[in-house]
Parts: sequence; structure tokens; C-alpha cells
Amino acid sequence: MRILVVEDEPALRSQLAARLAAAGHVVDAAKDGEEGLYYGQEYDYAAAVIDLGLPKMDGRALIKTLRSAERAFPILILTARGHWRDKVSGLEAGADDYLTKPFHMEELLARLNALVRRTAGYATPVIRVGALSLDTAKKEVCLSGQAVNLTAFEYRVLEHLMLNAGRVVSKAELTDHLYAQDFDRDSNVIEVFVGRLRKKLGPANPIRTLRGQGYRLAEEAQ
Amino acid sequence: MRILVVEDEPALRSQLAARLAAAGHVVDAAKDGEEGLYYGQEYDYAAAVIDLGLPKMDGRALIKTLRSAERAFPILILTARGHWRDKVSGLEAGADDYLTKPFHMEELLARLNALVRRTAGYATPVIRVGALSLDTAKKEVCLSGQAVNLTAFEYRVLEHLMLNAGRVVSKAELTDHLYAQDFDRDSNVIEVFVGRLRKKLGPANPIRTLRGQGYRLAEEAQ
DNA sequence: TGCGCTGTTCAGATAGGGTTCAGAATGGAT
DNA sequence: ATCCATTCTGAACCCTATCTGAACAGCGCA
Repeated sequence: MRILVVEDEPALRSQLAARLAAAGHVVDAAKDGEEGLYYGQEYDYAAAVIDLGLPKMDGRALIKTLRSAERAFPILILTARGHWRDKVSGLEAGADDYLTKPFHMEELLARLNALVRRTAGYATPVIRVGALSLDTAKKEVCLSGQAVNLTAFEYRVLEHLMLNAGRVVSKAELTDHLYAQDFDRDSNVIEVFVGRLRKKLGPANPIRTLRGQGYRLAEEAQ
Repeated sequence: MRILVVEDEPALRSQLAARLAAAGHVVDAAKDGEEGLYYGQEYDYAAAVIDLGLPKMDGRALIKTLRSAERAFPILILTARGHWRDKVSGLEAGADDYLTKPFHMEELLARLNALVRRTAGYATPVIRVGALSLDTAKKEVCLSGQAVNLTAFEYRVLEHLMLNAGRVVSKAELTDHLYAQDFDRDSNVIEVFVGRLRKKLGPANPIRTLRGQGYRLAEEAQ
């Protein structure tokens, strides 16, 4: 997943970036509110971690601006211990969860995962990746504005790929995501669904296969 | 719109407030029944979200008091899963809709919107979706100007679909909405009603079925 | 009481869509 | 170039969600 980190303290920033990257995420780290806003408006993230006390533009203003720009990714805010009011005002500004400093990295990862999972299914109304847009309320996918008719499973495969655009998603991860548990591992359902998706998304479809590793959805239109 | 939230659990309360604010509403959040009553009597809201299990004054009493004070704004109640008796008593006390916890924010927003639109109904009692128009006051439906004769249940199914046009509405949601008590889940009433509706609305009817997920009313005429 | 309207149930029909399989194609390694 | 593993693809299969027609049951009303 692609995650945005906005934190002014260099040590914490690089620590966050490193840890999130180690957890398999793609991370953009911004050092102040303005930079965070630029990133947030330019790219679409699976989630953002934002410190409330930031130079140039404080976290609260950043969140409000992002939200009013219809950026719907989940936001987790970091606050200094004791600044309880900040947390509330951050949540009011549109954040989804908070953590007080100092915190344990593990806890941050867990919270982020929970947030993304919660948001993945339902909270973000529409996810855009390149020319694709996916509306989770309508369960509808559009390719350059044209509605594409997908079956339930095709939809779920594409949704998971879009939520993880840019990252390599293994077939095991997809089966894990689509089926409850212990699913016949040597079935080729995923390949079949990816094939059907590719056919429906036309010749310029953004699904790449990385032999032996899985699939990756290109983030840019091509 | 100005919305009143009455919820004792702090996390959920601030989450609700944040999301509603992010959706462009003005929110007052009360932590118990007494505070809710104060707000509800003092201000006029477009809608209220009230948890049934509240300290000091429970949700049911709160709703009754508000209603007897001639507060007519639509009320959506929150109940814990499994306590569906509460739901019934809440509706009896004067609530307009309910949601069982845990719920998805998006659904809450959609329901609230539907509620407000329905209630705003006193000013503009007719909902239009494509070639369909539904007069909530007269309980009358027209298809391209032609009156269509619907039975009470057909009307309610269509109304709920139209109030949630564009969204996928599951059959469970429809049965929940049409029947007060827990309803025999493996009945196919909904399918029958949808079938009859389709027949009455003619071949170009806008009700699409999404296999395994529910029905969706197309927002545009086709 | 009998009739008509409406909600509910049932069973058979339909087809949508998931799963599987086998053979073809592709890519990487030796 | 050759070989093997992985992936792709088309077709077939079959399950089940949904549709549909019809019958049945209540209920109000004349």
C-alpha cells in the first residue's frame, strides 16, 4: 500500500518511513504541512499518518484541506501526550484515528492496518487508479468514464489490486482476500479472474504479471 | 445541515462527529440523554443520530420527550447487534430509521441522506430518479408522467430503492426495512416484489440486480 | 357469504457466474 | 537451443441465486 507520512521531526520521520517500507508499503514522507498537501493532492494513498504539530501548515488545516479536496483515504494523526484537545480537533477535522507520542511502532502498524481494512471495503466511496475508477457503494467500475460490467469476484480482485496499486500482490494474498480460509491452493481461479479482468479492461489494461511473484496494477494510466 | 449526535461511547461519538463534519454537516455531539435533550430542545436539527443505550436518560425516553415537545426532525437510532427488540421500541417511540452496531459510516451517511430527503419531503414531496417520480405525500408513482398503480409493499420497495438510488441495496436491507420484526430470511418476497415492480415499470425499468449483492436503481434514465 | 385485492409461499425454470481442466504460450535458466 | 515452470486461455461443467408463474391465505368490504 502507498502511505503518506507527514512529520517534521527528521528522526521520527525516517523511522516511520523505514518501518512502513519494511512492512511492505510504499512510503512518501513529507516534512511539513505544505509538502504533505502537495503529496496528498498529487497522489492517492491507502492511508496517511499526519503529525498535528507541523511547520508551515498545521496538521488540522492540512486534513481539512485534503478532505475538502475530496481526498478520502484514512488518516491517522499523531499528537503529543497531554494535548488531548488537539486529538479531538484533529478528529473533527476529518481524521479517522489517533495515536499519542511516544508510541510503539507495532501499534501504529496495527492501527494503520485496521484503518485501511475498515476503509477498504466501505468508507472510501470511489478509488481511482489511472483511468480506472471504482465506486464501492455502487460496486461499479468505470474505465475512462465507461462503466465496465464485472462479476462479484472480478470486482473483488480488481478492488484489491486497486487498493494496492503499485505494489506486487501475490496470488496467495488474493486468494486469502477472496476466500475465507484454507482454499485449494493449487487452483488457478485467480489466473482465470485476472484473465477475464484483462479482457474486460481492454488491451491497455494496467495489470502486469511478475512471474513468480504475483500481479501489479500500474498506478499511472498508459 | 445541522445534525445532533447522542452517543455515550467517546470513540464512536467523535468518529461520528468527524465523519459527519467531513461530509459537510454541522454537528452537535452529546454524551448522554440529558445533554441530548438539552440540545434537541434548544436547537432545530435537520436530523439526529441517537444511541438507544445512553446514561442518565435512555434513547427511547429521549426520543419520546423530544417528540412530545414537537421536535419533528428525523431520528436515526443506533442499536447493538442482536437487540432488535430495542429497535422496534425505538421506532415505536418515534424514531424514523435504525442501524445496528457495528455499522459502516458510509451506510449511516446514506441512510441519513435518505431520511432527510424523505422528511424534507414536506416541502418537496416528490423524488425523481430518471423517468420515475415518486410522491411521498400522495404515495403515488409516475413513470414518464404516467401514473403507475402500485400496492403498498411494492411502493415501499421502490421508495427505498429510489431514496438510495445509485447505491447497492441488499435484500437483507430491504427486508429489514419493510418488516419490523426479524423476518424469515429464506423467503423470496423481495424477489417477488422486485419482479412485480419490474413488470409494472415496463421493459426499460431501472432496477438492476447484482448477483449475490442486491439491487441497484440506476440514477440516470436509460 | 362471496368477491377482490394483496401479501406470502412454493416449485420449476433459467442462466449467471464460479470452478475446473487441458492444452497452448510464455519466460527464465541451463 | 532446449527444457521446465509458470501463466494464459478457451471451453466445459455445474451449482445456486434469481426469476417467474401460480396457488394459497388474509383481510376488508359489499
